[in-house]
Amino acid sequence: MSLKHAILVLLETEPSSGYDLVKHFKRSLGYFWNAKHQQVYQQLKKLTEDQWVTFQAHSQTDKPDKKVYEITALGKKELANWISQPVKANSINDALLVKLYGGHLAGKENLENELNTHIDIHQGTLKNLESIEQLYLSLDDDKKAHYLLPYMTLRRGIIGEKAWLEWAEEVKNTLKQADIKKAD
Amino acid sequence: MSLKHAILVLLETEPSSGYDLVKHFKRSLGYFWNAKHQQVYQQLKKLTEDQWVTFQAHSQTDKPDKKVYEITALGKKELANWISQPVKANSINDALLVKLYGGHLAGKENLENELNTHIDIHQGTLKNLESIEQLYLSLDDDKKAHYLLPYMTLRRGIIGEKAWLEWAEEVKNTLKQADIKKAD
DNA sequence: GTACGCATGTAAAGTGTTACATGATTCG
DNA sequence: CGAATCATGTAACACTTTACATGCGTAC
Repeated sequence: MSLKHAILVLLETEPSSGYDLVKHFKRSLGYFWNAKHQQVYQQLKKLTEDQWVTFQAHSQTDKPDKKVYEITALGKKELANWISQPVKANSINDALLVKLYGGHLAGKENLENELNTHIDIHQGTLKNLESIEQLYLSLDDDKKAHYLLPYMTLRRGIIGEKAWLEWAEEVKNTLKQADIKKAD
Repeated sequence: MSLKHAILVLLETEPSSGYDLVKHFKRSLGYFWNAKHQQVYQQLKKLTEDQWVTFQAHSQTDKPDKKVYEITALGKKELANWISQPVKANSINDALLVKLYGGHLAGKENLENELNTHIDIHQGTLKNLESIEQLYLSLDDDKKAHYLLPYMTLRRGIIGEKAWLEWAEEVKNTLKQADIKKAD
């Protein structure tokens, strides 16, 4: 329902190429909205058809040519409209939890290994987010005010990751003491 | 990648109709894997084609007839295989955060209203999860051991919702003091 | 010389949502 | 009399992932 709108939000701040957008998704926005490069290019095509964005081709000599997209008046209208509507509560689809739920089929060791792998990933993400937070906190007050809302989304990431890791520790300790028989 | 496998996990425990599965998704599993009834029926059709499940029609007089699905040997093999593979880390797509990120377009009041709506929803979910936890904790030790892994997934929900609410309070307080101008 | 960054895309398959469709029974 | 529960599905559309595809420049 809204990679299109996520792209519009980014383009509203500054015109960008598809590649720039992908980078942006990988960094800031990507912590709460994932998109592969293919999908970004697909949606840019559709956004162009909708006339919510336009682009200008920039030819470059030392690098590949690129298309720089910017939001149109129609796009701004659509974005304002989307922003004024309530968004639906987020729905979660977490395969790791399905696996844990059916963990008696996996066996204790398999579960523990898998959990450890995910703990590493989440710890890495948390460190990364915390280093971005340090950058934010070192800004002067003007800039801090300017980036306040994106910072709030960063806080969501940090609080969320900490909670995830807290939960994972609980599961690890529980598994240690538990007797999980591998069924069938 | 895996509504099919979530269904197999449920069918591995007991044969069920599509309707039963939907109920199951709405209750326990649904807190970390969402599925509408249409999708469950679609996937049951595909699972049948794959020969991972079979069904028997049960005609009932006072209620509509139903099809009771059960997992096949082939399905069990597939499930065991899926469970032994590592799952990918979960990717988040959260429209509320996109909106907050672009919140200067929405205006402070709009953001606050939206946040309050979501706080209500998350508080409701948390209460619900905590009441299920109370049920679990009142079981005798045998049953507790039996439902240990599903309980761990419930804990994920509880810890996750608490963290969400903690974050939301932080955002509320921050917004209260902040000066968000509605741009354009 | 190989890996990484820059830069763009198409095609097909898989997954999920929305709209449409039916119809009986039970509880308040 | 209306709403909820039981019970199943089709069709169209929207969104996401995976695989395939190209090619130059720069740094190690």
